Amino acid sequence: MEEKYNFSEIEKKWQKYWADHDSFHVTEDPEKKKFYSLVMFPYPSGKLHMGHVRNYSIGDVIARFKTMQGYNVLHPMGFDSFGLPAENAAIKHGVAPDKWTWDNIHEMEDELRRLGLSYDWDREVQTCSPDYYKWMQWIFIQFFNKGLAYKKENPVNWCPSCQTVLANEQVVEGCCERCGTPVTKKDLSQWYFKITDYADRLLDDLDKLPGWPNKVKVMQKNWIGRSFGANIDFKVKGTDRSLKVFTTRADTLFGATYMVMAPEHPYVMEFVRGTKYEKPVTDYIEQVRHVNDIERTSTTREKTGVFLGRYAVNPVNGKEIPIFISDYVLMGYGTGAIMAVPAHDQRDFEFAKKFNLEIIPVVQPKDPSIDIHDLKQAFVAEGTMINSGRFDGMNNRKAIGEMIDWLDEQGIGRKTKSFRLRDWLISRQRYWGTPIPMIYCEECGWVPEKEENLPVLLPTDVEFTGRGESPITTSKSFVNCTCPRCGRKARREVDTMDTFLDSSWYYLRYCDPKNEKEAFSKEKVDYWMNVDQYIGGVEHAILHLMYARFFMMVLHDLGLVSQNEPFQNLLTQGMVNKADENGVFRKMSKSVGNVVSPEEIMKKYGADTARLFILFAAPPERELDWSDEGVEGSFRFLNRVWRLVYDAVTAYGTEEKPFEAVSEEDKNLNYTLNLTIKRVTEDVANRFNFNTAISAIMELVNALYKYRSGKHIQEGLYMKAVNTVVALLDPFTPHICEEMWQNLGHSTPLVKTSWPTWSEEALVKDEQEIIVQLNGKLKQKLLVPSGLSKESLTAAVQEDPAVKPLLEGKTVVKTIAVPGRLVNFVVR
RNA sequence: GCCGGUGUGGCGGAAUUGGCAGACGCACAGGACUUAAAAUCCUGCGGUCCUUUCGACCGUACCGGUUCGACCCCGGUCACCGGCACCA
Repeated sequence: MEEKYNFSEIEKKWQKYWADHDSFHVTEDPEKKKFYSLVMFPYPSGKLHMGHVRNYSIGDVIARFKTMQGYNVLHPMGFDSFGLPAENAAIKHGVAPDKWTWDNIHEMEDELRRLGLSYDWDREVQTCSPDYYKWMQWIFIQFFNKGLAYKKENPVNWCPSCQTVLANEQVVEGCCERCGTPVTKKDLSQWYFKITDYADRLLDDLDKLPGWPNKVKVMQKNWIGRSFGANIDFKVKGTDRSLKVFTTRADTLFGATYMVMAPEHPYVMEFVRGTKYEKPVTDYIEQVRHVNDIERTSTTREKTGVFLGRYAVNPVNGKEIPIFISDYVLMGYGTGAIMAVPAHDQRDFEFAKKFNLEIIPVVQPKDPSIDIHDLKQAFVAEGTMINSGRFDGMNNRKAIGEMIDWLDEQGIGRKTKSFRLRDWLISRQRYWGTPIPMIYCEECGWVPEKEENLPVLLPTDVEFTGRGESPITTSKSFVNCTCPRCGRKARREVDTMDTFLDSSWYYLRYCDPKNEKEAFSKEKVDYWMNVDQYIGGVEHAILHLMYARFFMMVLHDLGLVSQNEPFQNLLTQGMVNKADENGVFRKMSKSVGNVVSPEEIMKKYGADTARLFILFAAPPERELDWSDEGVEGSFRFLNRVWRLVYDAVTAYGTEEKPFEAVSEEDKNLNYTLNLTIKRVTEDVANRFNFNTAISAIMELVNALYKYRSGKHIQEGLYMKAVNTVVALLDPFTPHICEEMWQNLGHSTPLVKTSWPTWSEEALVKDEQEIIVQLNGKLKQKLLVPSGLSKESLTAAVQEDPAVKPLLEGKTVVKTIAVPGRLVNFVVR
């Protein structure tokens, strides 16, 4: 064995060994319990960053640990390799997106290998590969055939910088999620997925995911945003129309004093056509079109609106109330029209004040200091019904249900629910994505490409200008085709799919990555799914994690998979931060200039040190503060372990020897050894607390240094403990451990070795430390024989010469004894 | 505004079921080894008080409560982080 820890040679050696021996290749084996450990696959931007290293190190510990525990572990890796940056590189530097992407993939594969991650590379999946996107297209067609994909003209979110549409989920605070440019509205005909059909299920089934962080479930819940309420019809005077509104506050119906429609509401022009109101209304609509979403949704903005010259009739009291349009009412939520109750809704209150509209209170506050006839703001809390006919005197919360029942009986309203979630806009005006396999025929409308013609390949004869429509329109070969149904001349769809579709089912393809006949075999998916542990950044809490759940539900309904949910357990790892020049910890980013490159760290200390530091510095869910000194410390620890093994092998050789723990030191070491195995096993298996698992191993190493400096050393025990340190450390720092393991005389590598087990017997000590408290305050620590009952423990403690003086002259009122822990005397 | 989370030494963080607060590591200080330095090994390291020892008191954001006993449970307050937000 080398005296010096030569990490770079060792890491190369074992990476080659694992690759040559296909150490991580797995196949379905019904005899073994399976475990599917999955990390969110990366976009091939070119280089790994520390966030990746953290993500994949966590996944690797779990995979290696489960493997050692005897599970058949699926641990795959791939690339989410369609997307905008490849295309931007083409526009800027004239490189083909295809070449740019594959070069990056190869570079990142190398980097991942150098981290020593235990992936089954035979299962690698790249979403930009025709083998993959062929089945993406096939799945799209199944969605279409099931009526879950449709094309529709709508005002959509448009990013003027990316020159493409965005899904609602990709608009963050009115700006493009990717580039931060304010999003504008554009009327375009686009493909949608009917995710709203699954809104209830996506929401309700969250309760079936106890292995997900509550935080993520709450975020999805908020995003889906289900409200229960009622639809109520208001007749519009002088027309045949009824205006349908949605409300969660049916109790306030008697207080409705006007109505508001969204400017985009289809009835608006019909109501004003040919009247003197037509001009101001069209002017207002035009004006609203130019307000972007950030402004339009600002709560501080003053209310605007226009009277339509029409009146509606309140169905409960026959009151005629004026109808307005205003941009504070959104076409996309509820029915696009509201009944306004200014006394009890803040937005309506502000509008009513500005336009001098009537305010009728219908809920009496309990707080007598509120003057209901001179409100400074809307009263929205609980109270008693007034001015509401037969409902007067009732608690208003209770009145909601009663009112809805009554409206239902009268045929003017019905119980309903409304969602914040909108249908998923999935087409993109970009090149580098999966072509939507649809064909437009004048006769037949939208027709899917025939299955035998899949994949619809991306054309290569395109120009990248960065302007206007999808670059695919510049292809001469792509657009013109014949209708798969009637054979007439037809046009191919030039839009591509949102890349979030690609990542919504990749975990299924990993189960059967080379299948040329199907997207995946149901049998194989049944064996491997669900993902037992999914690991990734919390930034995907809504987008990816909700889309993937949606896909799984649809594929289930299509009979293609048995499971309803893809990810059994979810771990959202925290960000990697580093101090900026002012010493403030912030997310590592180029703009802040606090990036540490994994490459650099690996070169200086090796992959094992990088992994160890990242796993030790913080529990996985928490943010991790990068510290150069901390990395040093991790490197120091590995050197310390190396020296321990080197000295041990040099002194005692590699032969296994029997032992008996005789001396106090032997017993202590044997106890610490077994306790460490237990702690590490439980920390890794049950809690993912890798930081405490590692600190337990450090304690054992410290104990070994202490033990070996003693006079009498039991070789067998000592060597067993040294071997155990190496095995326990393996999931965290696999290269150095394999090397030390080999040097400890093992011919089977750790990758094929079982996880150490502990003996409960060794954890029973002859004597236990008991703390003695007076009125709950620690006074003494005593050693007493193990296994004493409450009574004998109390007696033993009371008689102890160190305790007696404490109790002298005091009256013991009560004694609490907890065997194995403490005795507390309550004294006066 | 609504919802969720966090708050422990100089720093990252432990304390698994209400039972020794500060494990482990970093930083720092001292010692050993060395001509010297680095590396390594060992020791100390929440605060106040006491000359020291022995020890006493205070201490887990803040105020209060439950309990023999509270970082942990309950009520309230503050600060920070995250999500949603003119969603009817």
